[in-house]
Amino acid sequence: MAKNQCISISVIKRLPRYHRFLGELLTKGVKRISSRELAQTMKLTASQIRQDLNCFGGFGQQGYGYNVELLYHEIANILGLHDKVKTIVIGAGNLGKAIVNIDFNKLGFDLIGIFERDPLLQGTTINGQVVQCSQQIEHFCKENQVEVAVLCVPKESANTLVELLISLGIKAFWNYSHYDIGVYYDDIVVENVHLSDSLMTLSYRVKDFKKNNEIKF
Amino acid sequence: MAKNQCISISVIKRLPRYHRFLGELLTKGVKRISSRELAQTMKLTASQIRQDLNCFGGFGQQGYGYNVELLYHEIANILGLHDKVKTIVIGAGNLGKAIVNIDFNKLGFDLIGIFERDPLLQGTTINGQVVQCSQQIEHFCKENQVEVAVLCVPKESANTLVELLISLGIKAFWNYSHYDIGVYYDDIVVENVHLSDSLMTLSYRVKDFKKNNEIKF
DNA sequence: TAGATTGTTAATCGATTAACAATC
DNA sequence: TAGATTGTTAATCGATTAACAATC
Repeated sequence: MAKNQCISISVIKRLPRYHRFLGELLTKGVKRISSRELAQTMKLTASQIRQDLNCFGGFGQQGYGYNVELLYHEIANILGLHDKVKTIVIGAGNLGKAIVNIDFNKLGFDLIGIFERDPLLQGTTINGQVVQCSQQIEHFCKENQVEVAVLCVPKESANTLVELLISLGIKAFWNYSHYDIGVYYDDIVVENVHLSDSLMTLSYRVKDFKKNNEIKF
Repeated sequence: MAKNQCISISVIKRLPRYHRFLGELLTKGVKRISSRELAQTMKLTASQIRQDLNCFGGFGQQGYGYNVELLYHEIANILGLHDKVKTIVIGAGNLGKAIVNIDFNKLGFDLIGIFERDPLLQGTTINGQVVQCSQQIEHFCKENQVEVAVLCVPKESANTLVELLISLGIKAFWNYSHYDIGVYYDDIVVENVHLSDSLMTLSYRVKDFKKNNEIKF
C-alpha cells in the first residue's frame, strides 16, 4: 500500500528522530509498540505517527501495533542508509575535524576524501583519512565519481568552490558555510546547517522565555 | 504598531537569514530595498517578507520600501543580539572546540566557561578560554549565574549532566547530544542541533533526487 | 498629483489532529 | 467473539500567498 504523493519535507525531517527512538527501544529489548505508546515517548500525537508512517506503507498491524525491529529497519531503508553515496569533506579546520569524526557510513554515505587549503593541515590524518590539498579536488572528483560535498569552509571560499564542484557534476551539498547555494543554483540538493542561525534562534527564545517569566512572577 | 500574537516558531527561524542577507546588503552599500527585491534575492515571496516583518512592527514606508540599515538593526534587536546571557560549553572534544570558536558574543551570548571530563584536555586553551574540569560545573554555576548550557557531550553523559544543570537553575540548552531533553523536562528552552539527523535527511533527499532523475533520463 | 510599495485583510494551501470503519 | 489498534478519511488548525486599500 505504499503511496507516494504525500511525502513532504516535514515528514522526512521527522524520520531520523523515529529511527533514533526505535533504535533505543530495540536496544532495550522492546518487541512491539503502539502508536499511542510511541507518541507518549516522543511527545507527539499517535495520529501524526500513523500518518507519517503511512506515507511509506502499512507497517503496523491492527490490534497489535508496530513491530519495533521491523519498523526500525523500514525507516533505515526509507532514509537510504544502506545505499552509500561517495562523499568528500572540504575544510579540515575545527569544524571539519568534528564532522569527519561522524560515522558517515552508518548514515548512508561513503566518505572518501578530505581537502583543505591550509598547507599546515595537509598530510595530517583525521579519523583514518589523510587530508589532501584543495587543488586535488578537481582531479579526485574526476577519478572517483563523487556525488556529495560537505562544505566546512568560510563564506568567501564557498562561492568559487561551489562553482567548481557543480561543474564537476556534484549535485548534493551538506552546507556549513554561510554561502546560500540554493539561491544561485537550481536542480541540486542542499541541506544547510547554519550553526549561527540556530544560536540566534536560541537567543530569541531564551530572551523571550525570560521576559514571559518575569511577567508571571 | 508592534503586535504580539502572531510570532510563530517558523517566523523566528527565518529571522537569522533575514539578518544575514541584510548584513550583506549593508556591506555592499545598499541603502533601501523593497520586499519584492529582497524576495528575489532570498528566493521568498514578497508577501511572506512583509507578513514576517509586520509581526514585530511597521519597519517599512509605503512607496519607498525598507531602509536596509534600520531593518538590519531592528532584526538584531528582535533576536536580542545585544543582550548577552551567560553561557557555558560542556565538552571540549572536536565538536566542542569547533563550537567554542563561534563568535558567541556577536550572537547574543557571553561564553564564560568550558568544561570537559577528559583530564588530557583540561587546562588547554581554546579561543582564549581555559578548559576546566567537569567537576567544577556545580561550583562555577553557583558563583556565576549561568543561564545557558551548550551540550557537546555523548548521549550517555547527557542524562545526569542535564539533571545537574537543571537543578542549578539552567533553563536553556543548545543541545548537540542525542539526549532528548524536551521529552523529560518542561518549562525549559531547548534548541537541538542533531548533525546526524541532518545528514540522514540529506541521505533521503540525495537518493530521492537520484531516483527521480533516473526516471527522467 | 501619480506611482510605488507598504501594512493588512481575505483566500488558499498544507499540515496536524480527530474520528471511525476496517481488521487483526 | 470482543478488544485493541491500525489505516484512512474528514475536520481543524496554522502558515503561506494573493489582493487591495492606505499612504508615503
